[in-house]
Amino acid sequence: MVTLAEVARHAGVSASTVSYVLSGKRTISSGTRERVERSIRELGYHPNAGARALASSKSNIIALMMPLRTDMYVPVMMEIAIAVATTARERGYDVLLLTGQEGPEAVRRVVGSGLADAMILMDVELEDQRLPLVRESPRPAVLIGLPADTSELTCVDLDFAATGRLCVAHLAELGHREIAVVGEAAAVYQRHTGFAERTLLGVREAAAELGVRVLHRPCEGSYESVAGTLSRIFDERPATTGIVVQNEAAIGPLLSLLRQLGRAVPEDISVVAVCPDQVATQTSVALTSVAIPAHEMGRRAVELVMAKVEARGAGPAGNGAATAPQATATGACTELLPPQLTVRASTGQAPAPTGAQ
Amino acid sequence: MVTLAEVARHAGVSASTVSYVLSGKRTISSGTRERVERSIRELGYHPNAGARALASSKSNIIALMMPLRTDMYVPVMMEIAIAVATTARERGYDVLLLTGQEGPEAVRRVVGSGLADAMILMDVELEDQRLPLVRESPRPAVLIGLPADTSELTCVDLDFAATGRLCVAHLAELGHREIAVVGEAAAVYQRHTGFAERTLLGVREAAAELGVRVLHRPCEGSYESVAGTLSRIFDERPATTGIVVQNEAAIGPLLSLLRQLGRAVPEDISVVAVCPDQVATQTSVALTSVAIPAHEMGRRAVELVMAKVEARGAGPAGNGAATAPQATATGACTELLPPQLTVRASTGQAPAPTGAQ
DNA sequence: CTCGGGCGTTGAAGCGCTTCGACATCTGTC
DNA sequence: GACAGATGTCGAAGCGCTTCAACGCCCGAG
Repeated sequence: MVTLAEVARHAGVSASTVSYVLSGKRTISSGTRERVERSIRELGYHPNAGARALASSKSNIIALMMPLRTDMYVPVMMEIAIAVATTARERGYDVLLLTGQEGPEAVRRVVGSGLADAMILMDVELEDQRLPLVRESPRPAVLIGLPADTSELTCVDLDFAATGRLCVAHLAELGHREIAVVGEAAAVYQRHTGFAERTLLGVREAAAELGVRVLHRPCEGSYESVAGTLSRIFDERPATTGIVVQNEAAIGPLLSLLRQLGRAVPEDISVVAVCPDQVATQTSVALTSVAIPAHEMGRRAVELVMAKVEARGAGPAGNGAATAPQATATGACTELLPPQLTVRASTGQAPAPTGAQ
Repeated sequence: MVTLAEVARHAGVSASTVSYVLSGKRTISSGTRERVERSIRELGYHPNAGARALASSKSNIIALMMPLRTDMYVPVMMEIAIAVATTARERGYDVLLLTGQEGPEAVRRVVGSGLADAMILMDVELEDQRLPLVRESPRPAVLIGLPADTSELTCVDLDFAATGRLCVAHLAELGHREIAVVGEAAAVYQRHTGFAERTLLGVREAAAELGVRVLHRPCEGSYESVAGTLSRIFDERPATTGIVVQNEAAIGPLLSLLRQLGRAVPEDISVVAVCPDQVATQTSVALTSVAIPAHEMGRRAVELVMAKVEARGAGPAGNGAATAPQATATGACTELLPPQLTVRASTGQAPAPTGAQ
């Protein structure tokens, strides 16, 4: 492996000069710079990551902690992960992939070993075990998801309450007065991942305000589960004309079943989904949906965590005036991305009431 | 941060002793070992990753290169990634997540910087651009997927040819004589990812042998695309009684459409899918399927790459007798996992011929 | 009692890089 | 023409760890 020293010799300068050319932390005359850069290219030099990390106590790596489960909202997770990796790389960082398998210990290990300069935690639950460790960790962290107590934490998430409100508002505006929510699997509510509850909260809030009746039923992604959920919904509330689906795995079966039941979408029943756009456009009836901005979430998480890393780096050297911005950058904050509803073919004017209410 | 020197002082031993306790590369008296271990625990010591990497030129990290695309077989990719991360961690390695965004350059960068000790490449195409770099790289690598030329390479993949044969054999045994293959999106074939072609090869091989007629049509995952594909299939080969689906996104729409067309599964038409078990069991009719052993693929890839890393490490010190096993461990090899077909509810005896051949 | 040889432990030399302070050299100024 | 201040470059001191050669010690054999 080519070392910096060899590059220096080849270019006829000292090692420190090469280092400064690389980092840009000191001004270098353009002649020297070009000579060094040529040597780097000719020798095919790549700085040694370990040595760099040791000398600078910066690894240029951020850790991304994924859930171990592969049963839920996989495409969203994957898209977030890819967005994180892509954005990080654009800024010169690499991404270390951690799974939940090690449990909260992983946080300690990664932070303690200086393997990563910062962390991004996905799939954060309301009372997440990792949070105490994150709070006392000297390294910055950003959560994707919203825990119960966000004090001292920085979080990014879709504004699911607003998402719920938006879905209901859209249906209400079309004249629907009885709607059903086909929710996530019961396990999701039990695990208190939060987003499902928040959606429901928004739904109920808007419903109360707009005079809409709501029925909520958790639902697994399997065909049978959707069938059961749907028949229970129509049993209990025959006048239901609008459905909000949160469990994206349930979407396919849902549309299929409605067709079998002879309920036309959107003539008899309107459907709004909370799902990635890609899913919404692949179905038999293009779905009116609120997109889950997975890419945006990943990107923002990286940007926030990066800002913190840089603030920390610049911190000790900062003058008085710098304290305020630094505090802002380092300080806790919760960023809820505004939901966006795209009207497609699955929602329409409510059918004329057939007698109910 | 606590350093090894502090642990040494606290335990009343030298730094090297602590290091040997940690690595186990020299015998340490149990008294000393326990004292050191206690100090480590009390001080909450975590070895610094950068320093370690620098001194030992081993980072204990393996790089996992994912495709940038998020449109295809996402759950499979995700499961492989998680299996890789989990298995690696069990063996004391961390996983660095790379995407295709940097292109083949990423291989050079990671290898050159000593960031990772080895690489695992996913979604390898027949003529993958990364292969030349991998071949000349001094670090071990394992591919998940099968390129056209496997010389000097180590690969893991499902035996897709056998998969194709297995599907056809199963249908043939049930008396089907005209079958259709609902393939991957045309883009997949154009990109030459290989697995789709290999499946088809197996299908054709078995079909020729068993006297079965095959019609292959590429197909996107969207409802409309599946509808078009299906109607073309039944137009061209009305006597088709068996379908092999390779594109897992097409499965939901396919079943839904067959129902609409009044073709009962499995009475009128049998369906075999190539997909994860989870997908096969969630559908309206539980699908007879060949599973994609994503977890197994990830695990094996790690095991193979790890064996190489260790062989390399032990290499230079090896004696004459060690050369043979080392060569085996380091040498190229292709490991095709045998497919396994699980019979569920979607396949059955072919209906009595209605006149066609 | 002496001596060879394990065994357990240590000191010291780096690994390849960053970074600080120092040192030339070159401007522009009074 | 001398001097303060940029500007560009360098030497050297680590960063925290691994590892090698060496050393002291105790044991058993002769």
